[in-house]
Amino acid sequence: MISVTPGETVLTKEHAFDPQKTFTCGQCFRFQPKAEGFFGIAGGREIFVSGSRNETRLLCPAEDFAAFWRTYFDIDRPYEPYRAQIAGDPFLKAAAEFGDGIRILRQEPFETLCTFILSQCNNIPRITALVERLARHFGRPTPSGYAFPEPETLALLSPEDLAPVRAGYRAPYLLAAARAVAEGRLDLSALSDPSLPLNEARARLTALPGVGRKVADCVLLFGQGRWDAFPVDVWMRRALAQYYPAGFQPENYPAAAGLYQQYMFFTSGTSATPAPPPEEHV
DNA sequence: CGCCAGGCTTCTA
DNA sequence: TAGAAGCATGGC
Repeated sequence: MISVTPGETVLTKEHAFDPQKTFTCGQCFRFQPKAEGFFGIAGGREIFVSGSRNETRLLCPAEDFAAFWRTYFDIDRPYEPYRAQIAGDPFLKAAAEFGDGIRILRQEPFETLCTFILSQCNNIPRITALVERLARHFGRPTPSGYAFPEPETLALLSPEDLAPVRAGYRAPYLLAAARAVAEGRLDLSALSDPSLPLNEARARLTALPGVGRKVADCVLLFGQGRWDAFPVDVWMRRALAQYYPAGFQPENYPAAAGLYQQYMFFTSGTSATPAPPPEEHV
Protein backbone atom coordinates (compact mmCIF):
# COMPACT_ATOMS: atom_id res chain seq x y z
CA MET A 1 0.00 0.00 0.00
CA ILE A 2 1.12 3.54 -0.74
CA SER A 3 -0.43 6.30 1.30
CA VAL A 4 0.34 9.80 0.16
CA THR A 5 -0.16 13.04 2.01
CA PRO A 6 1.17 16.37 0.73
CA GLY A 7 4.48 16.05 2.53
CA GLU A 8 4.87 12.36 3.28
CA THR A 9 4.54 9.07 1.47
CA VAL A 10 4.34 5.84 3.45
CA LEU A 11 5.13 2.46 1.91
CA THR A 12 4.15 -0.85 3.45
CA LYS A 13 5.67 -4.30 3.56
CA GLU A 14 4.98 -5.43 0.00
CA HIS A 15 7.50 -2.79 -1.13
CA ALA A 16 10.14 -4.31 1.13
CA PHE A 17 12.15 -1.11 1.35
CA ASP A 18 14.62 -1.17 4.22
CA PRO A 19 16.33 2.24 4.26
CA GLN A 20 19.29 1.08 6.30
CA LYS A 21 20.15 -1.80 3.98
CA THR A 22 19.30 0.03 0.77
CA PHE A 23 21.46 3.05 1.53
CA THR A 24 24.40 1.26 3.12
CA CYS A 25 24.82 -1.68 0.75
CA GLY A 26 27.26 0.31 -1.38
CA GLN A 27 25.15 1.09 -4.44
CA CYS A 28 24.82 4.83 -3.75
CA PHE A 29 26.87 7.54 -2.10
CA ARG A 30 24.62 10.50 -1.45
CA PHE A 31 22.28 9.25 1.28
CA GLN A 32 23.64 10.13 4.69
CA PRO A 33 22.40 8.88 8.05
CA LYS A 34 20.64 11.64 9.90
CA ALA A 35 18.17 11.69 12.77
CA GLU A 36 16.91 8.10 12.65
CA GLY A 37 16.81 8.08 8.90
CA PHE A 38 18.66 9.07 5.74
CA PHE A 39 18.84 12.40 3.98
CA GLY A 40 19.55 12.33 0.28
CA ILE A 41 19.64 14.45 -2.84
CA ALA A 42 18.95 13.18 -6.34
CA GLY A 43 17.52 14.73 -9.43
CA GLY A 44 17.95 18.11 -7.78
CA ARG A 45 15.40 17.06 -5.15
CA GLU A 46 15.79 16.44 -1.45
CA ILE A 47 14.24 13.65 0.57
CA PHE A 48 14.36 12.21 4.06
CA VAL A 49 13.75 8.48 4.34
CA SER A 50 13.04 6.75 7.63
CA GLY A 51 11.16 3.79 9.02
CA SER A 52 11.85 0.15 8.37
CA ARG A 53 11.30 -2.64 5.86
CA ASN A 54 7.58 -2.96 6.60
CA GLU A 55 6.80 0.72 6.91
CA THR A 56 9.01 3.13 5.02
CA ARG A 57 8.41 6.84 5.36
CA LEU A 58 9.43 9.23 2.62
CA LEU A 59 9.44 12.92 3.53
CA CYS A 60 9.16 14.82 0.28
CA PRO A 61 6.55 16.76 -1.68
CA ALA A 62 3.89 14.41 -3.06
CA GLU A 63 4.54 15.67 -6.57
CA ASP A 64 8.23 14.75 -6.23
CA PHE A 65 7.28 11.23 -5.25
CA ALA A 66 5.06 10.88 -8.30
CA ALA A 67 7.44 12.57 -10.70
CA PHE A 68 10.75 11.22 -9.50
CA TRP A 69 11.18 9.08 -6.39
CA ARG A 70 8.71 6.44 -7.40
CA THR A 71 10.94 5.59 -10.32
CA TYR A 72 14.17 6.22 -8.42
CA PHE A 73 13.25 3.66 -5.77
CA ASP A 74 11.75 1.37 -8.42
CA ILE A 75 8.69 1.16 -6.19
CA ASP A 76 6.50 -0.67 -8.67
CA ARG A 77 8.83 -3.60 -9.23
CA PRO A 78 7.89 -6.50 -6.94
CA TYR A 79 10.83 -8.53 -5.67
CA GLU A 80 9.11 -11.72 -4.57
CA PRO A 81 9.07 -13.34 -8.02
CA TYR A 82 12.85 -12.97 -8.24
CA ARG A 83 13.45 -14.07 -4.67
CA ALA A 84 11.28 -17.14 -5.17
CA GLN A 85 13.61 -18.54 -7.84
CA ILE A 86 16.63 -19.14 -5.65
CA ALA A 87 15.44 -21.84 -3.30
CA GLY A 88 17.85 -24.40 -4.74
CA ASP A 89 20.98 -22.37 -4.01
CA PRO A 90 21.93 -22.43 -0.32
CA PHE A 91 24.36 -19.51 -0.33
CA LEU A 92 22.10 -17.35 -2.46
CA LYS A 93 19.12 -18.28 -0.34
CA ALA A 94 20.92 -17.20 2.83
CA ALA A 95 22.19 -14.03 1.19
CA ALA A 96 18.71 -13.11 -0.04
CA GLU A 97 17.32 -13.68 3.41
CA PHE A 98 19.98 -11.49 4.97
CA GLY A 99 19.63 -8.81 2.31
CA ASP A 100 15.84 -8.76 2.38
CA GLY A 101 14.76 -5.13 2.21
CA ILE A 102 17.48 -3.98 -0.16
CA ARG A 103 16.02 -2.18 -3.13
CA ILE A 104 18.12 -1.65 -6.24
CA LEU A 105 17.95 2.05 -6.99
CA ARG A 106 17.56 3.62 -10.39
CA GLN A 107 20.02 6.41 -9.90
CA GLU A 108 20.70 9.04 -12.48
CA PRO A 109 22.94 7.49 -15.12
CA PHE A 110 25.52 10.26 -15.30
CA GLU A 111 25.88 10.49 -11.54
CA THR A 112 26.19 6.72 -11.34
CA LEU A 113 28.86 6.72 -14.02
CA CYS A 114 30.87 9.38 -12.19
CA THR A 115 30.59 7.88 -8.73
CA PHE A 116 31.68 4.44 -9.89
CA ILE A 117 34.57 5.91 -11.86
CA LEU A 118 35.60 7.45 -8.56
CA SER A 119 35.09 4.18 -6.72
CA GLN A 120 37.98 2.37 -8.33
CA CYS A 121 40.77 1.46 -5.97
CA ASN A 122 39.05 3.47 -3.25
CA ASN A 123 36.92 2.96 -0.15
CA ILE A 124 33.35 3.96 0.58
CA PRO A 125 34.00 6.81 3.05
CA ARG A 126 36.42 8.41 0.64
CA ILE A 127 34.17 7.90 -2.38
CA THR A 128 31.41 9.60 -0.41
CA ALA A 129 33.67 12.52 0.44
CA LEU A 130 34.81 12.88 -3.17
CA VAL A 131 31.25 12.93 -4.49
CA GLU A 132 30.25 15.43 -1.84
CA ARG A 133 33.08 17.80 -2.79
CA LEU A 134 32.18 17.41 -6.45
CA ALA A 135 28.59 18.46 -5.71
CA ARG A 136 29.62 21.28 -3.40
CA HIS A 137 31.98 22.80 -5.95
CA PHE A 138 30.08 22.28 -9.18
CA GLY A 139 26.48 21.36 -8.40
CA ARG A 140 23.42 23.55 -8.25
CA PRO A 141 22.42 24.49 -4.69
CA THR A 142 19.34 22.86 -3.21
CA PRO A 143 17.63 24.11 -0.02
CA SER A 144 20.12 22.34 2.22
CA GLY A 145 22.82 20.94 -0.02
CA TYR A 146 23.94 20.59 -3.61
CA ALA A 147 22.71 18.60 -6.56
CA PHE A 148 25.11 16.39 -8.44
CA PRO A 149 26.73 18.43 -11.24
CA GLU A 150 25.46 18.33 -14.81
CA PRO A 151 27.68 16.75 -17.46
CA GLU A 152 27.69 20.07 -19.33
CA THR A 153 29.19 21.76 -16.27
CA LEU A 154 31.93 19.20 -15.71
CA ALA A 155 32.70 19.02 -19.41
CA LEU A 156 33.99 22.60 -19.35
CA LEU A 157 36.41 22.04 -16.49
CA SER A 158 40.15 21.58 -16.64
CA PRO A 159 42.06 19.15 -14.44
CA GLU A 160 43.19 22.13 -12.36
CA ASP A 161 39.58 23.15 -11.79
CA LEU A 162 38.93 19.70 -10.45
CA ALA A 163 41.95 19.72 -8.13
CA PRO A 164 40.02 20.66 -4.96
CA VAL A 165 37.92 17.53 -5.39
CA ARG A 166 41.11 15.51 -4.92
CA ALA A 167 40.09 12.71 -7.21
CA GLY A 168 43.70 11.89 -8.06
CA TYR A 169 44.32 9.94 -11.23
CA ARG A 170 40.56 9.48 -11.67
CA ALA A 171 40.04 13.19 -12.46
CA PRO A 172 40.82 12.91 -16.20
CA TYR A 173 38.48 9.91 -16.42
CA LEU A 174 35.72 12.02 -14.92
CA LEU A 175 36.26 14.83 -17.40
CA ALA A 176 36.37 12.45 -20.34
CA ALA A 177 33.06 10.89 -19.26
CA ALA A 178 31.44 14.30 -18.83
CA ARG A 179 32.60 15.41 -22.26
CA ALA A 180 31.41 12.25 -23.96
CA VAL A 181 27.95 12.72 -22.46
CA ALA A 182 27.77 16.48 -22.94
CA GLU A 183 28.89 16.25 -26.55
CA GLY A 184 26.38 13.55 -27.31
CA ARG A 185 28.96 10.88 -28.13
CA LEU A 186 27.54 8.69 -25.37
CA ASP A 187 23.78 8.44 -24.93
CA LEU A 188 23.35 7.01 -21.46
CA SER A 189 19.57 6.83 -21.64
CA ALA A 190 19.83 4.42 -24.56
CA LEU A 191 21.60 1.86 -22.37
CA SER A 192 18.49 1.02 -20.40
CA ASP A 193 16.74 -0.28 -23.51
CA PRO A 194 16.23 -4.00 -22.82
CA SER A 195 16.55 -4.76 -26.52
CA LEU A 196 20.13 -3.52 -26.38
CA PRO A 197 22.26 -6.59 -25.57
CA LEU A 198 24.19 -6.43 -22.31
CA ASN A 199 27.52 -6.79 -24.07
CA GLU A 200 26.73 -3.90 -26.38
CA ALA A 201 25.71 -1.68 -23.46
CA ARG A 202 28.93 -2.64 -21.68
CA ALA A 203 31.01 -1.92 -24.76
CA ARG A 204 29.65 1.61 -25.06
CA LEU A 205 30.63 2.33 -21.47
CA THR A 206 34.01 0.65 -21.52
CA ALA A 207 34.90 2.73 -24.55
CA LEU A 208 35.45 5.52 -22.02
CA PRO A 209 38.89 5.75 -20.44
CA GLY A 210 38.89 4.54 -16.86
CA VAL A 211 35.74 2.50 -17.32
CA GLY A 212 36.14 -1.26 -17.33
CA ARG A 213 33.78 -4.17 -16.95
CA LYS A 214 33.12 -3.69 -13.24
CA VAL A 215 32.31 0.02 -13.39
CA ALA A 216 30.21 -0.53 -16.51
CA ASP A 217 28.15 -3.19 -14.77
CA CYS A 218 27.62 -0.95 -11.74
CA VAL A 219 26.38 1.84 -13.98
CA LEU A 220 24.00 -0.49 -15.79
CA LEU A 221 22.68 -2.06 -12.61
CA PHE A 222 22.46 0.91 -10.25
CA GLY A 223 21.71 3.59 -12.81
CA GLN A 224 19.76 1.84 -15.54
CA GLY A 225 17.74 -0.84 -13.83
CA ARG A 226 19.54 -3.47 -15.88
CA TRP A 227 19.29 -6.51 -13.67
CA ASP A 228 21.18 -8.61 -16.17
CA ALA A 229 24.36 -6.74 -15.18
CA PHE A 230 26.42 -8.49 -12.51
CA PRO A 231 29.32 -6.43 -11.14
CA VAL A 232 32.20 -8.51 -9.84
CA ASP A 233 34.70 -6.74 -7.63
CA VAL A 234 37.37 -8.15 -5.37
CA TRP A 235 34.82 -9.04 -2.67
CA MET A 236 32.51 -10.75 -5.09
CA ARG A 237 35.41 -12.64 -6.62
CA ARG A 238 36.36 -14.01 -3.23
CA ALA A 239 32.81 -14.94 -2.32
CA LEU A 240 32.15 -16.60 -5.66
CA ALA A 241 35.41 -18.55 -5.46
CA GLN A 242 34.50 -19.80 -2.02
CA TYR A 243 30.87 -20.72 -2.56
CA TYR A 244 30.90 -21.66 -6.24
CA PRO A 245 34.04 -23.69 -6.90
CA ALA A 246 32.55 -24.73 -10.25
CA GLY A 247 31.81 -21.09 -11.07
CA PHE A 248 28.67 -18.95 -10.85
CA GLN A 249 26.90 -18.16 -14.09
CA PRO A 250 24.96 -14.89 -13.90
CA GLU A 251 23.77 -15.58 -17.45
CA ASN A 252 21.53 -18.23 -15.94
CA TYR A 253 19.56 -15.46 -14.27
CA PRO A 254 19.21 -12.77 -16.93
CA ALA A 255 16.25 -11.17 -15.18
CA ALA A 256 17.68 -10.97 -11.68
CA ALA A 257 21.45 -11.53 -11.59
CA GLY A 258 22.05 -7.97 -10.46
CA LEU A 259 19.69 -8.27 -7.53
CA TYR A 260 21.39 -11.47 -6.49
CA GLN A 261 24.74 -9.73 -6.75
CA GLN A 262 23.61 -7.12 -4.25
CA TYR A 263 22.42 -9.78 -1.84
CA MET A 264 25.75 -11.59 -2.12
CA PHE A 265 27.79 -8.43 -1.86
CA PHE A 266 25.86 -7.15 1.14
CA THR A 267 26.25 -10.49 2.84
CA SER A 268 29.97 -10.87 2.17
CA GLY A 269 30.63 -7.31 3.23
CA THR A 270 28.91 -7.60 6.57
CA SER A 271 30.19 -11.03 7.63
CA ALA A 272 26.78 -12.67 7.90
CA THR A 273 28.46 -15.62 6.30
CA PRO A 274 31.94 -16.94 7.12
CA ALA A 275 34.67 -14.53 6.10
CA PRO A 276 36.11 -15.39 2.70
CA PRO A 277 39.76 -16.42 2.55
CA PRO A 278 42.26 -13.65 1.73
CA GLU A 279 42.42 -14.59 -1.95
CA GLU A 280 41.72 -17.61 -4.07
CA HIS A 281 44.02 -18.82 -6.77
CA VAL A 282 41.90 -20.54 -9.35
C1' DC B 1 57.56 4.68 7.17
C1' DG B 2 55.06 0.90 4.09
C1' DC B 3 50.83 -1.17 2.70
C1' DC B 4 46.46 -1.15 0.70
C1' DA B 5 41.59 0.41 -0.91
C1' DG B 6 34.58 -1.98 -4.36
C1' DG B 7 39.86 -0.97 -10.91
C1' DC B 8 41.87 0.35 -15.16
C1' DT B 9 45.60 1.04 -18.57
C1' DT B 10 49.77 -0.26 -20.27
C1' DC B 11 53.53 -3.12 -20.87
C1' DT B 12 55.50 -7.73 -21.01
C1' DA B 13 55.89 -12.82 -22.39
C1' DT C 1 45.57 -14.22 -22.71
C1' DA C 2 47.58 -13.75 -18.51
C1' DG C 3 50.19 -11.39 -15.07
C1' DA C 4 52.35 -7.37 -12.99
C1' DA C 5 53.45 -2.46 -12.36
C1' DG C 6 51.86 2.13 -11.94
C1' DC C 7 48.40 5.19 -11.16
C1' DA C 8 46.81 9.97 -6.84
C1' DT C 9 45.18 10.13 -2.39
C1' DG C 10 44.46 9.16 2.36
C1' DG C 11 43.85 5.98 6.41
C1' DC C 12 46.14 2.86 9.28
